[in-house]
Amino acid sequence: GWASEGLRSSGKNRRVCHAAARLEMGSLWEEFNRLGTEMIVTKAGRRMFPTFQVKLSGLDPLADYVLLMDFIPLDDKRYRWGRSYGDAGAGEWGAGPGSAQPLLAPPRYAFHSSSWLAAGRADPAAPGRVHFHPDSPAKGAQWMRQIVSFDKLKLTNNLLDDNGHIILNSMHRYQPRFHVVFVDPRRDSERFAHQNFKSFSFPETQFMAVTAYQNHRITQLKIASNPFAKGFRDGDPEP
Amino acid sequence: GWASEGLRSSGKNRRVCHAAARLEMGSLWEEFNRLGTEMIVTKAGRRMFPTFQVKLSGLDPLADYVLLMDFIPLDDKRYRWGRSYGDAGAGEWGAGPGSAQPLLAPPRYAFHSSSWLAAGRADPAAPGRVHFHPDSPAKGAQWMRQIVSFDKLKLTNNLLDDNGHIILNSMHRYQPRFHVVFVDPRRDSERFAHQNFKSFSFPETQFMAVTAYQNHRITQLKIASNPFAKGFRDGDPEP
DNA sequence: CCCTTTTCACCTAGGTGGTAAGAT
DNA sequence: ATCTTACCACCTAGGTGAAAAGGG
Repeated sequence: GWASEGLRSSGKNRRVCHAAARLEMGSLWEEFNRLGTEMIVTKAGRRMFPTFQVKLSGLDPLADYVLLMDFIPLDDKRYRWGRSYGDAGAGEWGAGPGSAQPLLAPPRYAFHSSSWLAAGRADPAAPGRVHFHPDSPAKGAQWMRQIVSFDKLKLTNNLLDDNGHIILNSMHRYQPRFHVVFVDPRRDSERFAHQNFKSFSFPETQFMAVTAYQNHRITQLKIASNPFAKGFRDGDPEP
Repeated sequence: GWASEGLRSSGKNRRVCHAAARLEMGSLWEEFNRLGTEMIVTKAGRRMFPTFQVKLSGLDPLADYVLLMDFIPLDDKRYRWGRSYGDAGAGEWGAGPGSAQPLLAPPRYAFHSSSWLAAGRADPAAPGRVHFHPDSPAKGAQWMRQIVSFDKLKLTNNLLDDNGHIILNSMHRYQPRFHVVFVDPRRDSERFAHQNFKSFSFPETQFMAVTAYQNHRITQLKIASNPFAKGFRDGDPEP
């Protein structure tokens, strides 16, 4: 998967304008996305699985960069998991108007007859935080040397969190974003800030924040693919 | 414990000349040192215990620094652990002339009648490596914010090690050294390199490199004080 | 004989979803 | 009813010295 980079291509600093990011574990992300990815949020903070990892290219090997992530609401709805009341329609995945955004459309999958249903307007947005990759800042050469992994990033639903974790509303949908920021050594570099970064969004990484898994197929795929959940695997081992 | 800083006090850059380092866990280091500290070296690399940790002060909060460690031979001897052959003298701890260096003198302790005995000239010196603290480079403010811990540093006796570990000769004595290096942003800053660092040696951290512990009292103190060795503790717990 | 290597049980430290109880 | 929390057994990952085996 290659990320959409937004519409503006004008006026970027040459240290970031050629930057490119390839999502790692793309097929796993797509497998989750087809079912409707769910990510657990807890008071103490929970890692994402799959982990957000990218392979970078096109950076200036000798320049300094900061790498970071943030999470933007995909819509202004809150959701619930369950059976729709009447017949088809009325807000469930892919039914209403406005669902004609191919890459952002919710998954069509439903477990037995349960599915994600819109359930009113979004709650007030949580404090918008960012997560800096802990190796930041580092040279372009260092970032491009190997896969960059955001495995220290944790998601929480605690609005008062003071561990620096990403705060999300449960039962709301989010799109992870990844940003490459050139550390401009010039004085008053703030005035060029808008030119010095490049952002990437991978649609297959969007997810629903939950406090407990709703879709059993998501649970089973997490158990099957996350090494830390091996204790819940049933039968035949497949490497 | 405060470190000796070498004899030269002239011509240091103002970004390092006020730097100070206090050794953490000083009483534990001294307890080991009284018995004659031993550190295990293995082919794969072994951590030090106690871990080398310092609290820094006197740095420029806004300047960049690199922190690193190296290990210098304390003498040109190789040692063995055992009973001396004849009567007192002939090379054991504190017996010969030249042992009049108060801070570098070997410990007087002997287990039953065993002790460390000089056993000839040192083996050829191992490749002199340094260990950069993995957070390097970082601002002075960041380094001074909390204790700086070198818990990722590993010691090996494998001369061909390619994991970047510190290579030492077993049965030889070493003095850990700690260096604060100001990252000079000036062009051709190499020419000022000798002014841009400050070094610290804590005599209580000197040790004998071994492949297996020789002094049983060292073994018992390691077991009593290293959390990872809790499985070997016998009786009463003392916090 | 002295030193080194390998393997092992036993820890620390922390990431999983299940489960039952709690909250609204 | 629906969502959240706290606790738990069960993992991964890796740091301990003991003991036995290996090597010069």
